[in-house]
Amino acid sequence: MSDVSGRGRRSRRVSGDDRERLILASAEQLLATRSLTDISVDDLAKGAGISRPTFYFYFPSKEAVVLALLDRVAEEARLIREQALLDAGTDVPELWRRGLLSILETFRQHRVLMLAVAQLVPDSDEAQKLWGRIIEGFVNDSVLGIDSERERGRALPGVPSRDLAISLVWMTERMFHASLTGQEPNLPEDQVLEVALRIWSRAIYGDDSLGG
Amino acid sequence: MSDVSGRGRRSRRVSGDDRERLILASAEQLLATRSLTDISVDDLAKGAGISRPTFYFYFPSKEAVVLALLDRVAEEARLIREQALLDAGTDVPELWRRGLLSILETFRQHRVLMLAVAQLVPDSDEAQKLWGRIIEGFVNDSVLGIDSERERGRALPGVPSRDLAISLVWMTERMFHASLTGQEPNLPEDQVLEVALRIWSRAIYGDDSLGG
DNA sequence: CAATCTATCGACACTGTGTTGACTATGTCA
DNA sequence: TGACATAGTCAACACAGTGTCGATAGATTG
Repeated sequence: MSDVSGRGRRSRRVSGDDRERLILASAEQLLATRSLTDISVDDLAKGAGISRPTFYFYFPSKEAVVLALLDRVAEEARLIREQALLDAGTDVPELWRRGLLSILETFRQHRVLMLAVAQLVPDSDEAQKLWGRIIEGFVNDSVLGIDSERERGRALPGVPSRDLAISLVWMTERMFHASLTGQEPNLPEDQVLEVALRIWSRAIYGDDSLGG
Repeated sequence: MSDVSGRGRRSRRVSGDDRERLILASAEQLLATRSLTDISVDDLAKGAGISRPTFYFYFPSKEAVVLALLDRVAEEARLIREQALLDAGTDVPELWRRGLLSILETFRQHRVLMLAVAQLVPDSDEAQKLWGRIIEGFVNDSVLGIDSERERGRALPGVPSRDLAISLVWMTERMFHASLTGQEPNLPEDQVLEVALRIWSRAIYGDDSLGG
């Protein structure tokens, strides 16, 4: 994943890195209280105990702050996901379930950040690219899973695995997003994983072998 | 669908309705050249040959203009969709195909509007609601189709039909959106319909009966 | 022909962004 | 030690955009 820590500041010693962390923490706190649009650079600066111009010494915009936050979460999520897949061992249905669950958990734990990112994506090329890279990561994992199941003769052939994976991952992103933000129509938070998994199952295997 | 023509203005006779149409037309034209964020109320006003304060006589914000545009397109799309389903007759696979195709065509024909709406949705409750109502319309149609195929014993039972429909419709929205805006990862525009249809088929029937 | 209503806009108040230039610490090395 | 660079800071400025108020012109109607 890209190194965002250098986004928009000159290299520096220590006390400035602390400031940077303070800004990020302040941003997280503020996002818990209101939407990104309603947070001004001044709010961010005040929250970190500095003036607005000083903020610009550390980040080029509030957007960059959110992207730095997202970068951090994406890396953390990658590790959690890796662990989840290791824990599942060789039980294939469990692999799929844990894969999806780890995505859902990341969404859940960083609900407000996800909301802010969703606000950014349509307006910012950089946000769009970063989000795309994260989605791409899920797609690649899924492609590996599909291909391996096809080789074993368990999964249906027909749709190119990457096309299938792209579709299913976007579906999952939207379903989770709608559930967690309350965007109608949506599925209740406690059912969304089961339904998603069922559709993954049918799309890949043609049946409900991933649980039902 | 809701009557948006009264959004934010006092009732009035004729010449003002023309102005309103001029503003809408101006908005459509401007959206073809740059994103909603880069269009100011002043641009909109100038485009319709009026001053900025006069704009506010007709619409409370540029957001309201986009929503009025969307409302119009949604109604038009509903009719096209209805016709498409009539044309399909009783050929069930053709019904599904034409249903999805009419959505794709609407996206295609109003690409720039869809882009503007996507920008609005995360920031505006009203936009979120209207978009939700449009999606809901597709979901309801799909539920009818799924239930009727289940009654005939052709479609797989198991997942509640509304849950299935919500998931598939959101998937389709995201796939089309990614394709038409170039958001990566995506499927090429000329393949996205076939792949979507294949997944609908597997999710509803467990096989590729909708084409392969 | 006065009263009323639609339509219009100049001018204002406000909020937020991003930049400039000056100032202060702090550490470096000649 | 003292000149020098450099990190860090912010008051003040210049903008761009939003939304509102009050005055006014033209049409309509009783």
